[in-house]
Amino acid sequence: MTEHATGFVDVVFSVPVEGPFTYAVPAGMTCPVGVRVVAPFGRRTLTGFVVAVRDTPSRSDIRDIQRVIDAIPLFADEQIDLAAWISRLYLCSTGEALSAMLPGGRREKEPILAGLADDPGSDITIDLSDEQSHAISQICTERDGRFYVDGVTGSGKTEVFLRAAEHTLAEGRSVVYLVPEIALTHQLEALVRRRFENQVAILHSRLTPSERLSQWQRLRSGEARFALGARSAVFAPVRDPGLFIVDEEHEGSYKSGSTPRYHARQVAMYRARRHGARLIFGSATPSVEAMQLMTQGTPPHFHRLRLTRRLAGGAPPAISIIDLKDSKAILSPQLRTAIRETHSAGRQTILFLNRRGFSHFFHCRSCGYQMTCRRCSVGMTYHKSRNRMICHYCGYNTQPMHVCPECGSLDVGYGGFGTEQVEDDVRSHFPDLRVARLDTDVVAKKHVLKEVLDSFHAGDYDLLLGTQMVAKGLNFPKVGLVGIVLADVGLSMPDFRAAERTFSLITQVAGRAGRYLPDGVVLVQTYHPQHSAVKAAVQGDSEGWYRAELIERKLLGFPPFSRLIRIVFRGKKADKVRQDAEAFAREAERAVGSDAEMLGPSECPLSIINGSYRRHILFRTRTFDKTHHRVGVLLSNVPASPTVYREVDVDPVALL
DNA sequence: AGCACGCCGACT
DNA sequence: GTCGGCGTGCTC
Repeated sequence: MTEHATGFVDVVFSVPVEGPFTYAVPAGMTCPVGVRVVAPFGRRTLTGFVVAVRDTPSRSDIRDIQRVIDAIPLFADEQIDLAAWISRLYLCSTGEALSAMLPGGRREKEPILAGLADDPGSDITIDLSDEQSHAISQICTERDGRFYVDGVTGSGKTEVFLRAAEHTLAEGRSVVYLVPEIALTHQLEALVRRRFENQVAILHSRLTPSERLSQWQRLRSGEARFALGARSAVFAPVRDPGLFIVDEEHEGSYKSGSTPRYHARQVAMYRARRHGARLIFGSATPSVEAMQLMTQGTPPHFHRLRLTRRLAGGAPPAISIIDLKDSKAILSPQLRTAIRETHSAGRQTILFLNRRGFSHFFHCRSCGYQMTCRRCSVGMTYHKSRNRMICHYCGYNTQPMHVCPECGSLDVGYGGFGTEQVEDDVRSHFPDLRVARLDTDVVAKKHVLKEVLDSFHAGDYDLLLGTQMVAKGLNFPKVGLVGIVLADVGLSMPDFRAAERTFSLITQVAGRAGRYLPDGVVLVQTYHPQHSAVKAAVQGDSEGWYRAELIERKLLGFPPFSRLIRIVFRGKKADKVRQDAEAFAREAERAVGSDAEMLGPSECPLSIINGSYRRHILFRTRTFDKTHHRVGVLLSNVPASPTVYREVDVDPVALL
């Protein structure tokens, strides 16, 4: 260290080792808590974050800070405390947590359009409905309550949020408003800007690093007191937070897909509690966990505020189920007839294909039956190379069926379809229709999504076909028919939330489709017309479905009646990955004991990504704190091979 | 996560 | 004899 150090600082880095590391501050350098610095770290030079200032060094072999990056600190004490909490809960280093908080500080891989975008509605000043007024007054009378605005599409949730925000700003406190990435539309942004003008800071994924930084600093300085953004905006450094809003609470995109795998919903709950701020969740299809929080008596309890009526009036669209059991074709005769009639009436059709990851599955072609693991009750996945059915939770595997146990049919096998096949089918049946297809392959080219949607809106196409991203067209005025091509696709996923996602998807699609079209028609094709998720969604029986699903979850011991911790092992060398996973499991078996159930190690459902082999271990526990602590200890004590990466996922939402 | 050190196999 | 595999350990 230099002879004339003026003091010492504790620094953390975005590496998976917990610090902090103490450095000397050379004379003439100002290095307060919260700034970024460049410092020598091992044989490397890294950017780190100053988390504390001290008078005396912790040891003798101290090195110098090379450079201070920020003139004004980026992080206040609150963010540093928050990072410490993140690192404890999500089992990462404080430096990794701080790095994730800084938007753009670390690039995150975003799943392209994983959900449905909501339309914030127009900005014409309309009188509030009784339900809206009631919700707003409930929210505003408590300074720190927790609320769930449970409302159908078009019932005016956004207006409730914005009134609550106005009230909070008037108290002199700040607002953080989270939406899923896809919901952060230009319309919502414009609406919020018109209402709150220069108090707003918007945290986009497409801002340049310097733009992000300037929005961040506007919030830190108190110049802006309303932060609007997606997942990482939950860390917005607002002054005196008084309200956190999590819109479309059920969306999986609130869970980060890379270290630290934080859940913005959980972070919002933590910050709201810590600051005595109000917390509002909103969705037309609350997550099962959230429903449990609303209906149970024990804290943290959420006050449920229901918006049952559509402001624009009009009945929900007519939804019908089409049983695919006896249909050999992807497009059933009923759906074909409906497409033809819709076209004759001068209307447009949207075909929605819920194809997420798995387009092929092993099932009975007569009745749609699929095998599920007897132990975990999740869909089993067919492995062609081994000709086995495998459970990706516990590794249990068995022979594929030859005879359907449900209906006795011999017509069982491996098959499925994707958007391309549906497109071919549509074109061959309707050569005269102008057809557009939208899926991730097509949309890889930028602007294609907007162009296709604009053309469809203008009437240049008769039929739009695609995955989730067609959702934005659902409430276009000329759309007269929405067909969900195969509602079951989600059900075949090896995931205990498969039914929940299916229920939510059908409900959301139907809700949006009917928004401007009381005479619209929604047709749901399925092999499982009797499945509770499909049936309840089509009948609009949310209450019944949540009740039944909660009973099911309790029976099987899945969240919210237990909590999960997942560890993924990945690497190019299959045998190393396997060895590491198994070695870890052996240690874990002993350490975790009877406090948790260990499932696996088994192959991940996506067993190879990018040439990396993937295996995982799943811990399921009712005594989270104990298990979580023990897993944390194991992670620091059981070494990983250098070629094997371990990813920890606390409270995972997807187990792919 | 990187990066270096250190110890065993087959090659100019 | 050396180049290079990867197991192990450390980073103020």
